[in-house]
Amino acid sequence: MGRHSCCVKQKLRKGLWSPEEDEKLYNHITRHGVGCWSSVPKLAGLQRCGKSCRLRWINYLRPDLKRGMFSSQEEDHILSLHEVLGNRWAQIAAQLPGRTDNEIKNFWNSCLKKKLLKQGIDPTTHKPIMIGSDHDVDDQEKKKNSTENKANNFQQSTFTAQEPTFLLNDHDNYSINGGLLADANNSKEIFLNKQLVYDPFSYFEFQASGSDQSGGYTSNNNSNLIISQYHPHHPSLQFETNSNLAFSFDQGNVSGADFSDNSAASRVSCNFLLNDQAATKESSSNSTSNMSNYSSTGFNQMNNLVVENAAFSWDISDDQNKLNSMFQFQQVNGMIKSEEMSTPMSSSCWHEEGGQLLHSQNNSVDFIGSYPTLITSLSEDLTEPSFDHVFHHIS
DNA sequence: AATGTGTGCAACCGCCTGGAG
DNA sequence: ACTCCAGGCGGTTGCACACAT
Repeated sequence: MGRHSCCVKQKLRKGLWSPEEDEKLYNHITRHGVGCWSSVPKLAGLQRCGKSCRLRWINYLRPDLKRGMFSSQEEDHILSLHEVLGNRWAQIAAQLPGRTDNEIKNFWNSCLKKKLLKQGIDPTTHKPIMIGSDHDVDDQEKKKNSTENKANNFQQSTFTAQEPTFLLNDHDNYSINGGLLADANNSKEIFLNKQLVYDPFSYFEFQASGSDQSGGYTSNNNSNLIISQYHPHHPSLQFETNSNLAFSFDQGNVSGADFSDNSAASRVSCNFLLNDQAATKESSSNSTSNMSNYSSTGFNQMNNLVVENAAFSWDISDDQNKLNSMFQFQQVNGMIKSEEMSTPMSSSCWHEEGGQLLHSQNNSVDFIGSYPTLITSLSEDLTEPSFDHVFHHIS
């Protein structure tokens, strides 16, 4: 026998609310506010438990509730949010003014789920449901061949395969960004970072020390670029470091790509500025990444992160150093790889050698070619809206 | 008209979390 | 450190209604 509910224990009323009960609850809340829900029934003269009152108020009586059908915009929004958040109805409802989690949950279960299934889309993954027809097999074979062709471009690759735990979402609500970490021993990490973009309270600030950046991403042996994330809803995700070089972005300009599917025609664009130490001082406050505030006094990089067809490139240009290099990230055989394609005047490349990722200086005038590197994911927690992907290498 | 079936929605149930004592 | 309790959440249930047979 299961636990008795509070209503059973206290012999309270259950079931549908009568208009009289609604009136009592509404009058009480509008006059006195909510306060403590457990005391509301008594004060309002209701034979209900506090939980029941709370639910009735939130889902039905609250004056700011939007009634009626969901608009097509709301429907699209719910689909988008569900793709990112899953069945986190309360979080979804928080993005839809006037709608309750219960309402959205019901709408999803009764309409949207069926609609997606009709379209051949898995409502859980939001990806096409694969059916084992000949046609589908052909398509998969093509994808496989395409993947292998990509892999062949990485002729110097000797890395060992790992399970692809790396996942980037191709929805606009996610952003992806990356950077370089390096300690005093010049041990470096490149990270990719993912976060929900639409959350107005969440943003990142990346910082690093060192004033001698030239070529590549950073070539300063003492550079120390670390991440700070500010997210009041997820305080555990906050971390800050001693660093100086700012690396921040405007949330409205970033989104993500899905590497879990080679055929995904996902696309992302991301613009951000790298600034030198002097500029960073101006931007070290917790401002919301207004890029125009980031003046540059020496080193200034405009980066474009572009994702298309499950690959993205990362352009770095530096007017003063005549640097223009591009990183490409692709999923190949279930792994995410990066390569740097440097134009003349570029001075640094990442490459993989003997199972380790190496950074080398390169002054070749010609196009360098590709230097495959393996990105591994250190951690991913899909239950959290943000996580990091890091690969280590030594230069 | 009676009965069966499907659907949408309001409400409940049980679990989890965080704060107070 | 522990217990208790309120509030929040997602999953589930059950009722009312519409429609089909």
